[in-house]
Amino acid sequence: MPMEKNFDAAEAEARISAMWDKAGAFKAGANASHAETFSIMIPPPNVTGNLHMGHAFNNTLQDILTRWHRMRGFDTLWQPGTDHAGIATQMVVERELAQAGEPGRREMGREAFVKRVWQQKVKSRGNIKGQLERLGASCDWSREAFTMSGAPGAPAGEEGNFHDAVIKVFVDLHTKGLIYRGKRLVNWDPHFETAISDLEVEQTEVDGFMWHFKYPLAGGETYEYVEKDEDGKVTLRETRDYISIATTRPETMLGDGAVAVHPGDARYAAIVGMLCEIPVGPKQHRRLIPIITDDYPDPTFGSGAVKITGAHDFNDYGVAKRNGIPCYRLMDTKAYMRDDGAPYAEAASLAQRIVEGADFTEAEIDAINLVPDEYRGLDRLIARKRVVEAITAEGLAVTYLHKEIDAETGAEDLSRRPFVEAKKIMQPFGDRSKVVIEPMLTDQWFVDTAKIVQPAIDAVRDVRTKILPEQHEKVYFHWLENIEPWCISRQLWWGHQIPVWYGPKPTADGVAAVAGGSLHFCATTWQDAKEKALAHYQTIVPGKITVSENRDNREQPTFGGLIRSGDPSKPKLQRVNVTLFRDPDVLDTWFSSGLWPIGTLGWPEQTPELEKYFPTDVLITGFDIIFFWVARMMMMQLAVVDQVPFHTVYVHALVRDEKGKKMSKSLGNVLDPLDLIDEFGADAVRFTVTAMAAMGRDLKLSKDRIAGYRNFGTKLWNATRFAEMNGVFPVAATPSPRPEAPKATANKWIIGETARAVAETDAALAEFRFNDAATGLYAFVWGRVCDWYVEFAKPLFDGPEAQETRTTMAWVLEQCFILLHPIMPFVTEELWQITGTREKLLAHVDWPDYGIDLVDEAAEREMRWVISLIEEIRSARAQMHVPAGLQLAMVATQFDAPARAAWDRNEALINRLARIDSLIEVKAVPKGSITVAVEGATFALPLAGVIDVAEEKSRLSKTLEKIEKDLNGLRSRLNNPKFVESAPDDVVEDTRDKLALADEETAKLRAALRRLDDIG
RNA sequence: GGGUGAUUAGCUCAGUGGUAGAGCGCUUCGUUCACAUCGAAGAUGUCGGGGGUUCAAAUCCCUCAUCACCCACCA
Repeated sequence: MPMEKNFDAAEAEARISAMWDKAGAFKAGANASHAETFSIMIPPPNVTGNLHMGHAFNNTLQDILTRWHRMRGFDTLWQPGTDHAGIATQMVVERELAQAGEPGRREMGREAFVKRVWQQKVKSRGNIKGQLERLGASCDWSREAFTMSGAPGAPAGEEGNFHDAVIKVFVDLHTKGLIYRGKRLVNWDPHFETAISDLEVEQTEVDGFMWHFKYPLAGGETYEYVEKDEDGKVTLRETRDYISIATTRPETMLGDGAVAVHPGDARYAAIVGMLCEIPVGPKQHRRLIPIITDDYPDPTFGSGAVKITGAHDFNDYGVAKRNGIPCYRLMDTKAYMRDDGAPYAEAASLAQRIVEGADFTEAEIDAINLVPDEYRGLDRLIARKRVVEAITAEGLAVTYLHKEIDAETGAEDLSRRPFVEAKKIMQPFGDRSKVVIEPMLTDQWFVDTAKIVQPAIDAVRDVRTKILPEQHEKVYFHWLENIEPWCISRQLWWGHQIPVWYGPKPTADGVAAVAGGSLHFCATTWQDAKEKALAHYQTIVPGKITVSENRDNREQPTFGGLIRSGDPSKPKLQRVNVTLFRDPDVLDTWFSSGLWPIGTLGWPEQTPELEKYFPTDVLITGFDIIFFWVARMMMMQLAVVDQVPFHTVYVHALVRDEKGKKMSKSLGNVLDPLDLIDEFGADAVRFTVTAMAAMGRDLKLSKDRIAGYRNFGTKLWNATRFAEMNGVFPVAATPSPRPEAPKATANKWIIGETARAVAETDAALAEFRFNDAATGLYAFVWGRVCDWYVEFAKPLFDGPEAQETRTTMAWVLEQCFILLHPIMPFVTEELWQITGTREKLLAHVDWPDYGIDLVDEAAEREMRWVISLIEEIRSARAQMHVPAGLQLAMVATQFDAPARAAWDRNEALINRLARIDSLIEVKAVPKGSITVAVEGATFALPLAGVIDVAEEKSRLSKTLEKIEKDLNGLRSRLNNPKFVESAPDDVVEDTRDKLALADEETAKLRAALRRLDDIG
């Protein structure tokens, strides 16, 4: 059956995908012919997600490497899977609940909600897979992994032990003291009501204000305030009874614990140690706070004095910690001003006692609510506005003199106005919620990254892991060398629940039921936690504690028993019941995806796959998750199994729209890869991103470019169709054997060109130069095979070398299918299948390795000569407006032996492609002819009466001019003794050759011009 | 404030020391049998500015300009 005129991608891709799938073509180890392995882990897409262009790009590159290695006989694994993506998924499900008008998360309760998210996950499980299959990704789907597989509550079909791996790592790191719980200032997302890590915060510049307020000195004290300029000249001297403070967040003044100045700041030296009053809140309860010194304040900025609100600012927190200043939490989990019913007056007096030196525990300080009644329950921003209004009304805002001249009377009016600066401020936003992040003092779990970071740094320094392009190594090092503790607890429901159980701490006089539990037991199961707790309690209160099941929740065991308490001399037995409860928080998603390389291979079990495919070879990922994911995988794999997770990290850039804008839903410039695949076919989309994948550069995607590469597929299709029409296909043997000792130069030449293409493709892929591989193959297939070899074959098919030409063409085209297959798997597989009865899938055909022995240099030289002759004739004809269809007779006026031999061997080719019908040798150039000069020969096309002499003259002059320009350059270089002396020999040689050639040509052109003068 | 990258044909971009390339677009010509999603021919660049190193610079160094991104606590 003759081939269709075009490849029908829409029809064929699904069929081919199904064929690969049915054959199990991509299973780990499929087509392995030697023991060497190649493994690559997909960066797991979010389970709720859709494939976007970044995924299409990323997965195309992974697929190219995977297919290439599989064809080369490696034991290959491309591990697919998805990430549970805690915040993102919880957000999606909550939004869907809201849209459907169903009860929200909190109304549903945790168990029901998590069940609902699992349903969502199962529903969308096929989504990502289907999208990747449409792209042609050759993942081993039988091994599909999920970062929460095997977690409690997982439905049937979601078995697996990823959860076990995560829990085990948490427990192990905790046991080693690498994970700890602490009350620290963290980034708090008021929308999701959870802590997030530093990396999940985006700093954005917004318009804000800086207010300047007066904090009056306690007891009406005054001091001499002196300001000097750079030269030490006094610019201001006044008596003040206050200290001036600048702030962008007046609402946090309610939680101030101190005012800090720089120790070297002479302006304030006299008042350091004194108390000042926070100028807000009920007058009778105004709080006094100390003026302290710390290196943090910058004397040249603002007034040089900084209010210290340890619970709501990262810098202030540091100052507070260093100086023993209490941190008062002012807001609730939604970032509204605390409204808990506790009386303000009492809180203010407690705070005052702390200033006076009273000792309070952190928990006690945390319980103090210093928000006055009128601000309670307000949004941060509203509270800010009210505070500013109140202070201003009271006259405690710093003011400046404003001069106004009355237009009518000309009277000067001097008034004081509040000093408020409009200011660009960097404000933190949640990367998911997009709401303003509030620093909050909460209890969280942290990984002590400082203790596990060094191996991750060393591994890249020692090149056990190579990061490409190299510029990213610097970024990697910089981040790791300045690493902060990693907050891994999230107050969410969708995720791995933290394997820690809390229990109250028994004291000598019984059990102190401390809120939150003051003892914690970290264990992989509640049973283990129970044992640990029991053992611990028994040490403290020997022999008196027993354990009993908790009827309400067996996973929260209750301990009961008689405890000796009271005065040891008169002991009293007291009955107590203690219930262990599990930490409700879940782990940061990246904690589990950080274990992706080993987790997907079955760790902690020592599976054969773990043995074989770990460490993996390559990780291909975007630069945006180097910190989130790459660095953490490095740290965690090294900490857990003491090996690097991958040998090479290839970091690719961003896919942007054609204007260079980042694709985003809000801009509406998102190109959906599936739409593009529908329109142009997967191969075209793949080839496009591959051709644009220059290392480290963003790529701007335009449809024109994709259409161009779609045409490339069509071109290959039609070259094959031509071959088929000429009896080249179908072939009997598969793959087609390489023709032995062909006679036609064109056949020898294309075999060499093919060998070069193989070598270049291999070299490019080995160095991750995907764009070079793609553009090199494009140039080979279109520029050499289609443009020239197919054209050469036409006359050869009518000649004595017809059979060897068929053999050669079958071989060459099959090599094209093979070489292009990693980039364009569908069209090549289809061509492979329809051009013969194939035993193997193209996806499993052996990748060639010919070396350059197949290159026949003489044939190469000869074909270059033939091609340049044809081009010269065509060019001359076109410029002289010779009708394209007109067959011409040609004369040779000069013809050396090698040129003559080349002509003789390729006469049929040249005649056909240049539309020449005869060649005779003459001594004299016929009148009215155009000249064609090539190496070793000069030809003329007699066109008396047809050509315009003036036009031919100008054509020749133009050509001559160009060559002479080159010639001069070459000559001056060779005339420079230093050049001949210093330049490498081959460069000098090359230059000499070029000069000789140019000399020859100019001579011929000059001669031709002279002849035109004669007749003209 | 620190860091990284970019600046090459009308557009989008390749090009790590030997006198500039591709795709798209543009101009002219061409449908007899692989392909009009095509073919043939053609035009277009002091490689951001300035300086330096070198026999030789788009390429290496310095500097300036513009743009982009990343990191960072200036109240």
